[in-house]
Amino acid sequence: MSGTLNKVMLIGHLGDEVKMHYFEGGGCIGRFPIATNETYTNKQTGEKVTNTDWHNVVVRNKAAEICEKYLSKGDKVYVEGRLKNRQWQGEDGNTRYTTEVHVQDFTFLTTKNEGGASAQQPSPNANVQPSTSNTPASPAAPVQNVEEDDDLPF
Amino acid sequence: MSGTLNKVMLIGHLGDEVKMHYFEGGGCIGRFPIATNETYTNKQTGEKVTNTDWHNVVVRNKAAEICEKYLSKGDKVYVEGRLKNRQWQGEDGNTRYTTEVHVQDFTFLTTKNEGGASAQQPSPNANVQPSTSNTPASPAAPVQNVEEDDDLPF
Amino acid sequence: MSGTLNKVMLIGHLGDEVKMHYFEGGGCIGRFPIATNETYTNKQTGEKVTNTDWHNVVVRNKAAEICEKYLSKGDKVYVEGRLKNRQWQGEDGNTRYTTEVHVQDFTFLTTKNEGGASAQQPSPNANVQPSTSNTPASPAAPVQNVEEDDDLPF
Amino acid sequence: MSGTLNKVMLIGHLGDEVKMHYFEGGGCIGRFPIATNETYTNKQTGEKVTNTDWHNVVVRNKAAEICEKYLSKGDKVYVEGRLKNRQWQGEDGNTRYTTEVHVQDFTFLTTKNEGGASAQQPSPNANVQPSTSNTPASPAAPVQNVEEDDDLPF
DNA sequence: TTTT
DNA sequence: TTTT
Repeated sequence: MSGTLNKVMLIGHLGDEVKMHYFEGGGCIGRFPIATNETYTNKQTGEKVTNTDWHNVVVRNKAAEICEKYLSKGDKVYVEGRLKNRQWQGEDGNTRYTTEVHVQDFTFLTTKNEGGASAQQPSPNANVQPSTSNTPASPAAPVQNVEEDDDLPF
Repeated sequence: MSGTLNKVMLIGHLGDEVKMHYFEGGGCIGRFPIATNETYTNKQTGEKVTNTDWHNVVVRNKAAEICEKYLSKGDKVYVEGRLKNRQWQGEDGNTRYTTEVHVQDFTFLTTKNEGGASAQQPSPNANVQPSTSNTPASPAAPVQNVEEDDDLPF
Repeated sequence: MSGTLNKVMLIGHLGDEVKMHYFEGGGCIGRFPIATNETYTNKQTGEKVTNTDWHNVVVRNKAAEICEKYLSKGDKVYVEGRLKNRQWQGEDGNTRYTTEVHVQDFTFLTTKNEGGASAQQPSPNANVQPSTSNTPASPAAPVQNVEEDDDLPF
Repeated sequence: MSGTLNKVMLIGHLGDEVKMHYFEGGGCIGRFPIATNETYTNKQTGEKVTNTDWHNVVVRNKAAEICEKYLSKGDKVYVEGRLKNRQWQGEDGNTRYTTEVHVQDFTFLTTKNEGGASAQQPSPNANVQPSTSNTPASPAAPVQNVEEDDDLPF
């Protein structure tokens, strides 16, 4: 049960390539950083300040594969998902915490001039028709709004 | 194709009961109005103004049934979806346009004291595990975040 | 008072130029349509369907001027605001209703190759520092996230 | 600069009281944790899993004071803001990172039976009329949607 | 037509 | 550390 809401929406640029991890069961996960900027003028000094925030984005399964295929460093994306706290053991034995954005939906905002003939096939929109995200169709397209279709236990 | 985003998020009160319509194919649709308020002080006159906006909310299939079961006039909900323009013929033969919010996700914010013994069974969260929304499970629970699982052609 | 939420977020393309209206008091309003697309595959026929929704976007005052200056037909924008129902009298004397998106925040997603030397001056981000939106500064820049700073009584 | 978006929206319960910190300049900051829940059924085992995510919420100045006054442990709130990474030195000398949600807007979702006679005075809605957030008015009311009006350099 |  |  719940009655709660946990939603993040980002538009930003990839700070690095999508790093994939594959699991035995067939699942996979992709990770990449997104930068967002905020600019304001310091009231005291009058100088303009630009601040960059980095977000750890996590995508799974089919969505991860699509991201890996169509996104690279510097690209602009819209990403929607939920905040998740992950804890891990530091080398010093202490517990560390990382906040990640687990993607539920995304849209590419950079138009890539795909070398191949791939770009003509539009994408399924998983929000509208989640069931199609289980079909083998159109992994080759510059897909948007593809929602995660599986839920690995991690 | 896309690269676009169409998202609405509302927290408000139902102005009326959920009206259901059932289709031959087995699908159904529920409609209800949600009111949101905005209050501000008129700068010229200094008087406080309250403004109410009414939103035509549309839910489908399983989600519609859950809404009908657990929501009634006056209840508070969080609703997330997309804006959709529907055109219809007025009695005078002119085309009219209505903007609707087609629900993709929702959460009840009013705790209903359910008369029966129904409320103990927690709900599937369709955002996390959309596939479960096809199971027969737990239509009896005060469900939240149930996403539409079907897409009727209207 | 309230406890309600009324939020719309759109990424889409302008279907027309920004139309400005100026008021005696010095205020102004800009209007433009934004198109969002949804693509899905009809389950029965297997054919791909693309649906376009048009949204009536309304911006005020400084934000309107910035939009007029930097946006034109075909440009892509992110727009955030609230849904507002406006009623007006049709030529037949009947009351008509229009739903508008009243902008509170926006970001340009198309990079315009501005003819002039204007683009180097970053924009105030009204969310972060609303007070700066009252300064005369930088109307010449490809501004983003500029929030409305005035509230005309209509 | 920008063309980016950094937005978080949460509905959840406070896990603790609002902790205030006051600065010499007259500014202040409030911090509190919000819990959001996600429930899903593990596909392999069929067991229902509930997951809680904790979010570090940060509010400033007038908004902080209002939160402190009207929110307490267990209360439900809607909170909207931006993700911010803060780094700090651990006791071991290593740099640690914390992700915070810096609030821009909020709405109380728990109705508090205020002991006193304070609750009749409606709140300014800073989204609609940010300028009023600089007035001395109505800190005593169960205020919602109050946006930050100052920007301390930290 | 809701709510505070 | 919250809530149902």
